[in-house]
This record gives sequence, structure tokens and C-alpha cells, in this order.
Amino acid sequence: MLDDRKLAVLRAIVEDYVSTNEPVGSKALVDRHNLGVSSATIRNDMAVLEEQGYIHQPHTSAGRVPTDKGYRLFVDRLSTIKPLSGAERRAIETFLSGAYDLDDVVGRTVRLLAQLTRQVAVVQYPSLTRSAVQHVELVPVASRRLLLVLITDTGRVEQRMIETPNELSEESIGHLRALLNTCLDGCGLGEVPSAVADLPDRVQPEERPVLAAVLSVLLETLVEKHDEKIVFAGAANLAAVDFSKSLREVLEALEEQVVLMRLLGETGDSSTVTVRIGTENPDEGLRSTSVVVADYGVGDMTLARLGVLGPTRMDYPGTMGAVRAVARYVGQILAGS
Amino acid sequence: MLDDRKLAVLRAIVEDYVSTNEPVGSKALVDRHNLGVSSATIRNDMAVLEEQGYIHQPHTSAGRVPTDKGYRLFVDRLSTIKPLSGAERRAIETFLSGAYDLDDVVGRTVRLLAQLTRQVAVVQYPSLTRSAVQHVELVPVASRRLLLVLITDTGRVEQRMIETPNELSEESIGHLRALLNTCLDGCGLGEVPSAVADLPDRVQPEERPVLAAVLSVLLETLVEKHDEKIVFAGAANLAAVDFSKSLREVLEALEEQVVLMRLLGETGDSSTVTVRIGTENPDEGLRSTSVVVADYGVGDMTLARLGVLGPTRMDYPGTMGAVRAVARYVGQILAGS
DNA sequence: ACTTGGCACTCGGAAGTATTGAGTGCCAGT
DNA sequence: ACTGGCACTCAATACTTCCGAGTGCCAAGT
Repeated sequence: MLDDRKLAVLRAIVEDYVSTNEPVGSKALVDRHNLGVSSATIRNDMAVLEEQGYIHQPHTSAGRVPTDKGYRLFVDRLSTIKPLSGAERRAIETFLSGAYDLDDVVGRTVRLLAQLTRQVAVVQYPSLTRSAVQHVELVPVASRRLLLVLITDTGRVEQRMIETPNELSEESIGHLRALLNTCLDGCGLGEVPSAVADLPDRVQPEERPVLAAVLSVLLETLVEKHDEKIVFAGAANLAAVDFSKSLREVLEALEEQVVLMRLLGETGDSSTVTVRIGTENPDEGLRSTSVVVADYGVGDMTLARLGVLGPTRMDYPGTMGAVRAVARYVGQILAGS
Repeated sequence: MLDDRKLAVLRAIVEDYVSTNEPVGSKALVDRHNLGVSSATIRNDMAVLEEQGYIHQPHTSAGRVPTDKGYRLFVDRLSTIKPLSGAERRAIETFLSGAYDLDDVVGRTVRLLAQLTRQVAVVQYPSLTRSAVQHVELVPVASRRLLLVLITDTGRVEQRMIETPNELSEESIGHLRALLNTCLDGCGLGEVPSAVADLPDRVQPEERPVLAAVLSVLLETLVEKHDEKIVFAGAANLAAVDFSKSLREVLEALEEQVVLMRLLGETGDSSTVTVRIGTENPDEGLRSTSVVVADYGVGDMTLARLGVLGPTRMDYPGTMGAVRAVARYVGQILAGS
């Protein structure tokens, strides 16, 4: 029902509209792309495309603009992810490899991605629950206070203060520490609850209250939504665009952690880049934006997601390329540190 | 040269302009404030105020708008900081006291302040260099890798990975740990370099390379600009205002750490709230904004700063009240944790 | 020496009107 | 199935008119 030429027309419309930000007319199309037919023919094709809902006329005497459905078709069938240039790759690599801890990796990544795409970048911290325990440390900081430090194999460090029910000797702390580490070393964080279940039976009765306090904080740490920390950067790039929805709405949405979560949520199949366009977006304030999301991780284990948010009128191939590339590099950096 | 009534007129102009966002004319003034004189008299006063540079006419036949100089006079002599309502105080207290670690305290503070003032809030992390060592921990994570964890008395935790030149036994790590802690416990971070200067002479020769590695990382951590981490929130509130400078410029400035640093930089005397208005601002992109800044800290030790950024047309008394109150509460929270 | 009512003047913004031209839909001819 | 031609539509732009809020200034009053 849509022959090749009509698809070519749609592609041309999307490309032109993205680059000019103006409704594109039949005349402009035949000028800029050599389609080998006259503008009248194109007009007929456009009439069909419009009837099918792929494009839309803002008003009678204007050119056409792609609809969300049109972008969807474009992304699915008419475009290929555009690989980055060599210079860009090198820039990514050098920029990211200078990072010295997890916060820094994430911070650099989000700024990099924002700059690369000139849009808003969103990066989720590596999930706690999918990584493994590297080390657990108990640090006495006062007579009845302990600091629990949990280090994961992705380099993430969580710390939490513990109030203990009674005073602790150096050696019982040492004992607890050793116990926890032998029990948990290399243990996936998801399995921690079951791994520690029988610990209380393996210590002296007088140590049980302390152990209980430690374990309760430990488990709490794992569950905490803190897990799902997300940062974004590049909000300034939004100011250049004008949204049908007000800019304010978009900014507000971006400042809500929950919204960001949903934004990255549910990438389709994890091997590639997912795009969510305009109204496909679950969130009210973001109905006039599109999101390009990718998983990242070490090896074949997915740790978290990152992505880019921009107007539906977006350079999809380029953005997808940037997101894919950055996701890969972050994975490498995390693996190597 | 400016009698009481002229000052009253200026105050009235500022207040009206802030609340209506429209140039205020002589008629409107006598209506809304009972000044006891006629509009013609006010006009004369306004002519004087304009000549002196306190107010300004966007164009003939428009009302008057305060200049930066006018706001300055208003802030310095015509207004008093407005204390928060009881309900607001309670809200601050409950909201902040729910925080469970330093990141959380800072995160909550910045969101709270943004919401309270409906503007952009900026919070600097407590300075490392002004706090003291609470504990140093060395955690072996692999045969030749140590994690250095530095805990300060403000609850801040820094961690850094150390590659050691040779393998380490449990006991030599223990020895180093004990050495560092006895040497550094309670030591102000600024004094750390001198405190550790003679350590190499107090260990076995074979431990020196490791100690050197540890110390170099430790000192590096102290110097790092990481120290000066700053976060902001409430960018969405900017969208509601319109700037003479484009919104984009302001957002860009906000995303630059260095600019944020300068923004909070140099509060005058530390006991109170500092205001920087429009062109007083060092930074190009922020010439059409004002900043209200306060120090916060524990006891009489200043740890860092926080503030609010908004249009020069801002409710100064209210904003100053909010900033002062939040700064105090944060200090309390930090002291108590 | 201030204050005041009166008055002519200014000029931005709103509202109305005319013009332009990009773009369309349709049709008859190839 | 494609094309050239033509009448039509309508947002955007420019130009005009009009209104009124607000001013500055002056002469008269206290």
C-alpha cells in the first residue's frame, strides 16, 4: 500500500523537516532530493501519506510535517543508525577514561552525551541489585556507632551509619567483619538476603543484637530506591527548541526521579537501541519529546540504562549512534576499573 | 538627598513591580499604598529617583521599573528579612531530618529550597578542607589493590582506589591502618599534609613503597576540586520568568561547575545573608539574575554555602528568609548526624 | 518651599486591514 | 501513471489607526 517512492518521500520529509524545522512542501522536496518526478506527483503521494496518518498539515496552505506515526515508520524502516566519526570515538574514549570513580564516570558520561547530541542526556547509575559484593567493611566511628561500607564489583560504594544496641570491642567487630565477608564475597546482591539468613545462628548469643542491627541496615541498603539514582545534563539544549508543551512542563518532568525512571524504563530487547516517540511516551509532560535509550553493562550483563531526550523532531540516526556508542564505552570503562 | 517619602516610594515601586511584573505608574502607587499625597507629587519624586538612577522607564508613557541600583538600596535599607511561617519551619525540619546520608541531606536541601522559593536553588557540598578526619579505612579488594575510605566529621565519605607496588599481608595493612588513624584522628584536613610528613620514617623500610602510594592518593584526594561539588535544582522555575538574556544562557551558566562556584563565591561577612544583584554578578550569562547566598556550617565553623538564584525582580525579603532558615537547619542536621 | 489639579504630549500595544506568496487540490492532457 | 496549469486557501507580514496609561510641566493654592 505504500510503494517505494512514497517511502522515499516520507524519508525525505523527515530529513528535511529535522534539518530545517519548517513544514516541507512538494516543491522544496523535488528541488533538494532528485526524485525524478514532478512536484504534482509528489503532491499526490503526500495526499496518500497524509490520509494514512504519517504526515500532517499544520494548516491548509502549509507544507507537511511528520506525525509520531511517521517518525515511527522512519525509525523502524527508513533509517540506519549512524556510526560516529573516528574523531568522535576518540573524544569519547579519552574523555571517559580520565574518570577516577563511579560518580565521575557517570558525571562525565552524562555531560558527554549531552554535548555529543546537543540534547538532554539521562544516565542511570549501575544497578546495585545486579552487581556482586566485592567487600563489606565495618568501621567503628564512635563507641556505639558503626559505618557500614559496601563495595560492589562495579566500583559502587554505599555507606550507611549503624547505631548499635551496645558497645563493641575491636575483636567482635573484626569477627563480624570476617564473618560477613566470607559469607558474602562474590555474592550477587540479589542473593544477599538468603545468604545471610542463617548467620544469627552462627554467632555467640551476645553478638546477635549487633548482628541484627548490621543486617537490617545492610538489607535496607539493598532495597533502597537509592539504587535507582539517575542524573541528567544538557537542559540548556532544550531552550533552543520550542515545544508545543511548555518548556516548563518538560523541565519539571526531568526533575522528578520517578519520571526519569519511567522514561528509561522498559527498553524492548536489550541488545540494541530503543526509541520512544512523542505520544508513545508514558508521561504526560513528555508527550512532545522523544527518547532514545540503550542498556549498558559489563559483558552481557545489563547494569543500567542511559539515553537522550529531545524534541520529536530529532536526528534519530545520529542520536541513536551516539547513544549506542556511549553505552558501549561506558560498559568498557566499568569493566576495566 | 532622598527624604523618607522618596524612599517609601522606591520601596512601594519595588514591591509592586515584584508582585505584578508590570511597570508601576504614579496613579497605581497612590491607589495601592496610602501615601497621603497626590499622584503629581509622586511623579516629582519619581523624577528625582530616576535622575539618581534608582528607577528607570522602559519607554516614555510607561511606568517605572527598579534598576539594579534601586534593588540594592531596597535590600540594604528598605527591607527586613522575612521570617518563615511556623508551618514552613516545621516542613523544613521534618523534610530534612529524614535524610540518611550526606548525599541525601544535600539532595533534599536543594530540592526543598527550590520549592520553598520557587526559584533555582544551589547547594555546595560541605568543604572537605574545613572538616576533620573521623576515620581512615584501608580495605583490601584484590591482591594489589586497596580502597582508601576517608570519613570526615561532617559525614562525608570519600573513597579512592590505590594500586600498590607489591602484595600486602593482612597484618601490614592493619598496621598501616592503625598508624594512619592514630596519626590523623581528629586532625583538620588542612593539617593532614604536615601530620603525615614524618610517617615514612616510622615504618619498616619494606612498607615504605606502599605507604607512599597510600599517602599520595590521600593527599591527592584532599586537593581535588571534587571538594567543590555543587548541585542545583528547580531549573523549571526559570521557565516561568522571562529574561532579557535568553533562558538558554542562564541554563548554560548553571550547568558549569565553575560558574556555580563563582556564583556562591565571596559572601561578604559570614554571619548573614548576602545578595548579589544583576550586574553585580561576576558572570556574563547571569547579568539579569540575582543571587541570595548564605554560609552554612556547624557551630561557628563555616562548611560551605547555599543560595537561590532568580530574576532580579525577586521577592528579596522572602527569599532571604528562606535561605537563612534552610542554612541554619542544614547546619543543625549536619551537627546532629 | 511643597503640594496639587489641570493639560498637552508621547508612544507602546491592540485591533483592524491589505498584501503577499508558499503551498495545495484538482483536472485535463499526454 | 505522470505532468503542467490554474484557482484557491490562509498564515505571516506589513501598514495603519486608535486608545489610553503615564508622563512632564506649569500656574495656582497652602
